[in-house]
Amino acid sequence: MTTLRDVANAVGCSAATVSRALNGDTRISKSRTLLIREEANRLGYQANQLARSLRKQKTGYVGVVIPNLTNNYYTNCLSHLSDQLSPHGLHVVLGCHNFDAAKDANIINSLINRKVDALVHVPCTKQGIDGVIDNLGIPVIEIGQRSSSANVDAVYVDDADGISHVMQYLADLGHRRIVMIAGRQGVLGVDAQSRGFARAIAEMNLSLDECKVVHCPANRHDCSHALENLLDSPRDSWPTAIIGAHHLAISACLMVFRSRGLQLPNDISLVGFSNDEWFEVSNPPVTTYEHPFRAMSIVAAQLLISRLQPLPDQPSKREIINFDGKILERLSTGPPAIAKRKSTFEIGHALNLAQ
Amino acid sequence: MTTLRDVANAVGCSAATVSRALNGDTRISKSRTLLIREEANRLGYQANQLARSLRKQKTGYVGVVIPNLTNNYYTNCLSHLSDQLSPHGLHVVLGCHNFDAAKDANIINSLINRKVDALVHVPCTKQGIDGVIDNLGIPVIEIGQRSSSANVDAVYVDDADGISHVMQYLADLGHRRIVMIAGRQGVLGVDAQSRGFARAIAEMNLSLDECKVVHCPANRHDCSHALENLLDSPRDSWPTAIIGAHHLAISACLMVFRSRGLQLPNDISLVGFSNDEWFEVSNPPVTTYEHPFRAMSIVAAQLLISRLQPLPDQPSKREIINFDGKILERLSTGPPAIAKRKSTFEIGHALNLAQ
DNA sequence: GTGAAAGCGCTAACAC
DNA sequence: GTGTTAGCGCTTTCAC
Repeated sequence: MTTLRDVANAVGCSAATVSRALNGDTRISKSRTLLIREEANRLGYQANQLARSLRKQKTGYVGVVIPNLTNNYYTNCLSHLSDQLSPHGLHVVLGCHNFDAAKDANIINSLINRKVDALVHVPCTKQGIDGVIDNLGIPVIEIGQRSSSANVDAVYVDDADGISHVMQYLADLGHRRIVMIAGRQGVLGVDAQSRGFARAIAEMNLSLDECKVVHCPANRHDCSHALENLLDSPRDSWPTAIIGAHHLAISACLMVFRSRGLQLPNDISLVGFSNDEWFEVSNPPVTTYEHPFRAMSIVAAQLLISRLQPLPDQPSKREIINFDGKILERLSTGPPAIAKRKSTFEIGHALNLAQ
Repeated sequence: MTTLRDVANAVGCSAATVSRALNGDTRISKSRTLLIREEANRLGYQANQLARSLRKQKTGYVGVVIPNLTNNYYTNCLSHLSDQLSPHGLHVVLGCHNFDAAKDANIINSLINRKVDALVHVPCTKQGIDGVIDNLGIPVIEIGQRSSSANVDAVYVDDADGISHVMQYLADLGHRRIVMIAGRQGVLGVDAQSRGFARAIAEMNLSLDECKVVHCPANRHDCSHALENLLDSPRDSWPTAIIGAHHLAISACLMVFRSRGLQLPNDISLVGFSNDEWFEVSNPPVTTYEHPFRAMSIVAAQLLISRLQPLPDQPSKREIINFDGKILERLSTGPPAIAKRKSTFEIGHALNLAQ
C-alpha cells in the first residue's frame, strides 16, 4: 500500500507537506502542490482513512440501529437516511436489534467503541439508550419512536395519536366493535398503539367488551390463527372493523377473509397502520395510516448533519420533532354491515308502509 | 475516555500488560489478570476499536454494496447477511449504487480506503469490480449477480436460466405470445433476463414478432404506461402472458388489469420474477419465479467468514456457486384464453354436428 | 511473567 | 512555505 511517506520520498519532501498539499492547504506553493498531486496520482496513493480517523477522532461512520429489515417502515428509513448521508461522505453502519433490548445495548456499545460519529436509533424500549451508556459524547437521534432517553433528539410519530386517529375514523364510519391486531406487548411502538386504542375507547365511549387488542408475534401464521379464533365466534359478536397494526396482520387478514369468502368492506372493514406499497395494489386496496418515512428520514438526516458541524458553539438545544401520519382512505373500509342491514330493513319497512 | 494507559496507571503496571490481560494472554499471572479486569471494569474501560483496527490492520467491517433498498431482493440479502455476520463480530457498512457504475466505483473505493475486511457486492455492470481497483487485497463476494470480474467469488442465480425457465413454463401452458416487462437495458441482471428471453424464443420456436421485451424504468407509472400502450393495440395481438420482471411491473399490471376489468388468468396470465411477500396475498395470488435469497445470503456469509480465517495457507480456490430459483405456481397463470375460446368453439361445433 | 519501545498512517502544533 | 516532532490508542516484537 502506498503511504504518505512513500509520496513524500518520491517527491523529496516531508510527509507533512504531502498531507497539507493533498488536503488543499493554501500555504504550500502551487508548483509543489501540483507536483505532489501528480506523484500521488502516479503512485496510486489513497489516504488511509483508518489512520486519519484515529488522528482526527472522527470516522465518517453513522450507526443506524433499527429493529429489522423485514418491515418496510425500517427499510424505508434506512434507505432515505443512506441517500441523505452519503453525499456528505458519511457511511452507514447497520445494526438490527430485533426488538431485543440486550442486543440493542450490545450493538450500540460496539458502535460507540468503533467511534461512529453519530447514531440514528429506533429504540425498542421505553428507556431507549439511557442506562446503556451514559454520556456517549456523540449525537443520537431517535427515529420513528421516541423513548424517554434524556439527551437525544427525536424525529417521530406518536403511534398513540396515530391509532386514536384511526379509531376516530372508524367510529365516524359507524363502527363500535373494533379489534386491533398488533405485535408483542412491551415493544415501544406496540405499547403506544395500545395506549392510543385505550384512549380512543374512553374518549368515544366505546365498549371495552366489544373492542380489544389482540397481540400476536410478527408472523403471518400466528396472526392468521388469532384471526380465525376471532371469526369462529358467533357472527354477531364479530368486530365490524379490524386494524392490522403491521403488514403481516394485514396479509393474514386478507388471506383469511379470502378463504372464508368474506368481502371487504361489506363483511368487515380493514385498516392498516403502515403503508406497504402493495396495499394500493391489493383487491380491494387497503385503507391505511401512513407514516411519513421520507420526511422523518430527511429531517433526521439534516439534524444529524447539523449536529456534526462544529458550529460557533451555539448552545444547540435538544430537538424533539413530532410528525403526524395520515389516513389514506381506500376501498377496504366502509360503514359497518350491521348498520347497513338494519337500514335496508328500515327502508323496506318504510316502503311497505308507503304502499 | 478511559484508555489502556489509565488502567495501567491505576493498577501500577504497563499498558502492554493490561492489553495482554484483557486479551486473555495466559502468560499474565492469574492474580494480576483478575486485578486488571476488575480495575478496567471499575473505570469503565472499553477498548478503542479504531486504534486496535489501525494496529491489527483489521476493522471488523464488511462492506455490503447493493443497488438499493426498495427492492426486496436486496433488503432480504442485506438482512440475512447482517444476521449471519453479526454473531462473528462483523459489522455491515452499507452502500447503495442505484445501478450507477460510477457511484458503485466510488463507494467501493471509499470502503477500501476505510479498510473494510471484505466486500459483498451486487455488481451492476458486466465488468463488476474489474478496473475499479485491481488487487484490492480483500475477499470480494458477488451476490445475486455474477460479473466477469476475475478474482471474486460469486453466489448467484443465472437470471438468463431463470427467465428461460419461466418461458418454458408458459410455453407448456400453451402460450406463444409473451411479453416481458423489464428494467433498464445495460443493467447486468436485466441483460441476463433478456438473454434468457431470447434464448427461449429460439429454443422453443416462438415468434420474434409476437414475443418481446419492454424495457421501462423502475417506477410504477412508466410500467403502467408501457402496459397501457400494449393493451391499446387490437385485442388479438395482445400477449397472452406477461412476465413482470420486477415488483413494480407486477404492481403496474395488477392495477392496469383491474382498471380495465381484465381477469387473471382468464384474460391474460401474469408471472413475476422475484418473490415479494404480498404476491401470495394478492387476489389472485401471483405465480412467480423465486430467487433463493436466504440460501444465497447464508452461503455467501459462510464463504466470507471462511475467507477471513487466516487458515494454514490453503491455496483457497475461487468459488463460483450457482443457485437455481424455482417457480411458485399460483393462480395468476393458466392456459391462454385464445386456446380456450377456440376449444369452446370446437366443442360447440362438435355438439352441433352431434345433434 | 512483565516492561520498554516501536510503530500502524495520519494530522497538527510548533518552529524557522 | 516547509520540516520536525509528537502523538491518536492500541498491539507486538524483543529483551530480561
